[in-house]
Amino acid sequence: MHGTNGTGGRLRGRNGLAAAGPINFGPLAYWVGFNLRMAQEAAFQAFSRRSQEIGESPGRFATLTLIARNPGISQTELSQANGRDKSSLTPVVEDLVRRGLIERKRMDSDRRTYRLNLTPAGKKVLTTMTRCARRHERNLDHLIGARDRKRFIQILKKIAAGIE
Amino acid sequence: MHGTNGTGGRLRGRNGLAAAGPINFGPLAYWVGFNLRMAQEAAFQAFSRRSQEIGESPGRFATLTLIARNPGISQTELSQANGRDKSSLTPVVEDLVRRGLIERKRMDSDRRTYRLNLTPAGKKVLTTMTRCARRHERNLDHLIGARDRKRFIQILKKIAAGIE
DNA sequence: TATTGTTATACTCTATAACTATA
DNA sequence: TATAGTTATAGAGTATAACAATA
Repeated sequence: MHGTNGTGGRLRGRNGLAAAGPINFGPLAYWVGFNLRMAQEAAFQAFSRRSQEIGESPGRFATLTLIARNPGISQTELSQANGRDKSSLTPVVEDLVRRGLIERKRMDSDRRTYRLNLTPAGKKVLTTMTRCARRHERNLDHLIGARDRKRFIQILKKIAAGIE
Repeated sequence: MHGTNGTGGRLRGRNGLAAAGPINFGPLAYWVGFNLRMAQEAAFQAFSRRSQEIGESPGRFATLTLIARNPGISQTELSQANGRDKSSLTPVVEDLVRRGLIERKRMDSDRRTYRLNLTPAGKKVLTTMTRCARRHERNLDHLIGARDRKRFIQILKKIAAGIE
């Protein structure tokens, strides 16, 4: 982990050069915000690498899962569930349609709206990605420990829902 | 928080339209990776807003703190401490020098290397940002609870250090 | 008038590779 | 040859605003 060396002020050689020793992270070392960011970046990159091995990305995984679990969801609903603007979703949906993983159908009752659904190919890709995600989760679970897992997720949910 | 509705499969009206009900997040709802991302994004955005009020950004805060705690640090060391490529640091350093918050001095012993230090103006800005960050931290602490805080940070550090 | 989705556009952050100047 | 830092460039992911079609 990121070592800190106590009181601050960094080891220096006799001529004022910064020594090649451990970095002093100061208050960053024990602040939640910084550690949250470091953990998330590390976990995200690990999952990114796994996803790339099967030619996908973490974002695609979330999108496909949300469509699978909410068949017929509209693009506006989907972008809201993701916490992103609807315009950000357009190229993603375009890509998934082009690759035959989802299909778009206009609603009969409101012809402005599209309904999104997975194709059989999309379901297959999602199954593969889910397996990949489960391996990643097992890895995380191992680091967290069974005893603390539930509480840990509870706290994360509280932060996501309650900050500011 | 993100409600899930049990077994999956989304409520629908009688003609197959997706109902405007709650979104089903499926396994995302209880997976660490997803909740970590949601919590980090929420916390980061909250801190971003606070930082903007004083005309700074979260990234600048980390950079200034690292320079303050490691006087004379080189750009390569700094980028490594941040987990970023050194080329990403060039525009950041440029900006901080231009605004008079840090100073760069070439080393005498190795004239390829710059040593970075805060100026008095930089120290003042860092003090303001640190106050701002402390308020943000208090907010997070409140959500986490004093009893779980230490363990929570421990777990985050384990994830940052140990994943993959 | 309001809403769904698209387009045009731009911004932030990041990385890779090639470069320079030093070592 | 190797290293510190810069430059050129590109990519991912995101947002805002204006727009067309539909309500």
